[in-house]
Amino acid sequence: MALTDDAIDKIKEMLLAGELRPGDRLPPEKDLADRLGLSRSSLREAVKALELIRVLDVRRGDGTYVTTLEPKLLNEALGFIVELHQARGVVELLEVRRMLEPAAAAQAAHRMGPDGFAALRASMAGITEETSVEELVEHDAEFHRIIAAQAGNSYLSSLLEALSSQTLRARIWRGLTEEQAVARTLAEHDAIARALEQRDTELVRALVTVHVSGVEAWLRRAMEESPTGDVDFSAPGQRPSR
Amino acid sequence: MALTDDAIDKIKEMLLAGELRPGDRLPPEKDLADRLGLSRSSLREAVKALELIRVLDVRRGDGTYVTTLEPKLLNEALGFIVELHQARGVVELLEVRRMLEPAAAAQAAHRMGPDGFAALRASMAGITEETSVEELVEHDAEFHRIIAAQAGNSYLSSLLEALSSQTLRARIWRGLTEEQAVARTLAEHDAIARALEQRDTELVRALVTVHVSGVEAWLRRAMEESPTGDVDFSAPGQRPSR
DNA sequence: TCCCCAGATTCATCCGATGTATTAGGATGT
DNA sequence: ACATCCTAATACATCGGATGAATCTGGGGA
Repeated sequence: MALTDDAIDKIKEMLLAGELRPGDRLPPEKDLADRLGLSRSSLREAVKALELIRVLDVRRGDGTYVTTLEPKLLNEALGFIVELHQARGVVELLEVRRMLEPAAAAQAAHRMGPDGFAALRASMAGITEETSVEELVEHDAEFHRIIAAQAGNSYLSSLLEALSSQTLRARIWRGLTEEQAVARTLAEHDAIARALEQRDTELVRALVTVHVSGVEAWLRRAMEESPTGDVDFSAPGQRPSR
Repeated sequence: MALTDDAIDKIKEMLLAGELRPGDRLPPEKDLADRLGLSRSSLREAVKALELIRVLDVRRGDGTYVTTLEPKLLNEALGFIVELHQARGVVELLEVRRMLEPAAAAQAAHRMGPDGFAALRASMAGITEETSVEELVEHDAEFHRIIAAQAGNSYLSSLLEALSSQTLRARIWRGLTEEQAVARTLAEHDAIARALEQRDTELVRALVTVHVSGVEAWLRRAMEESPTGDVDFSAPGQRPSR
């Protein structure tokens, strides 16, 4: 294949060369197609592909623009991809997360300000062992999101966000509630928050490592129980009985 | 926008639901377009987008297939995206790398076998201070690739590979040679290899941290020198005179 | 000055035709 | 029986034009 892919490359090169900058508007489909020497149909395929990975932003009736290319956008693109892979390599992905999350938290321990502490505490308010699974999942995501954000590295946040998608979180929490491990997990969150407030970097790193490893261990166990060696991800609403 | 994006979602859902499995062949464009209720043109845009992120593999004259969805493929998709971001957030991306690389190396210290040691030594053979920049770049990439591979986590390897693209490596080495820091860098490689052979996990972790941090520090300095606060990535063949 | 509307611009979607690569299977020759 | 070549069917690649819908722009009216 050539034409459409050439177009993708050319647009990419225009971006790398600075010929197109974030926020810039591309020429109309017709003009750009002529300039790149292909038909509108083919060009549209190229644009669509670049739109999926959040490089271009197409606004109907207006025009096509280069996105800001902010790290946050990488997240969406990445999330989409990772989600498709998660049904296969969950454990490996979690292994990566176990490397990043403690490092991110440790960094947050340095950089975190009063607003960060407040946000963290706020996310924990009202969450108890009786909270519904949906809310637990949301809280958990928010808790880790806040810490990652406080590490002050947007790419890091995006990566961590992508690495543990909502669907995976949901599955895990569902499993945890069945094992009555919610209390322990919430206690761990509390301990992490305290350590952050005391800026005890090493303790933060250790606590987060334990926390994430705990999830990883649970998942490994859950997968071994499943005869196919593969946890069922297609029906997040149910789990094989234990 | 709706139709084409709906198509992307539907295909994605078919994948997540297991309706489509890796290696499967999709119905012909015509049929699938009918089934999803849109025109061939629109469907093709969706397929093209999914092809860019290596989810689908289109073979002209044959058909469209679901890829293996192996981690390695995530790499290509990721590399493409990261490359576009690198002109902006180099430092942040390197920060992430500094978190992952030591952890990966430490894990490799456990899992590495004789073949790994051999490969590592082979990659270092014949590399001296006199080696050309191109070869140095290639050696450097290979050195880190081997270690990452020995960590036994494909997603991790892919991520690390994507995080420091060839163009970035090239720029850094070019800078290093001008600063006569090649010898030190090669010595660090040697030390890392030794520590791995002795399975001294903590030493490995420390050495790699120092190694990667050195690069990061150099890059920070180089960027401060540049008045725009941005290193020139558009012309990898030259650097602003120091 | 403010509001509303028509026209221009731009993307969205579809259709049908033509070109080209690949594959499968039959015809052929040994 | 087997290997080889050729052809037809299949499937993607690309094009150009037509129609529709969303958005923006600028002029006209209150």
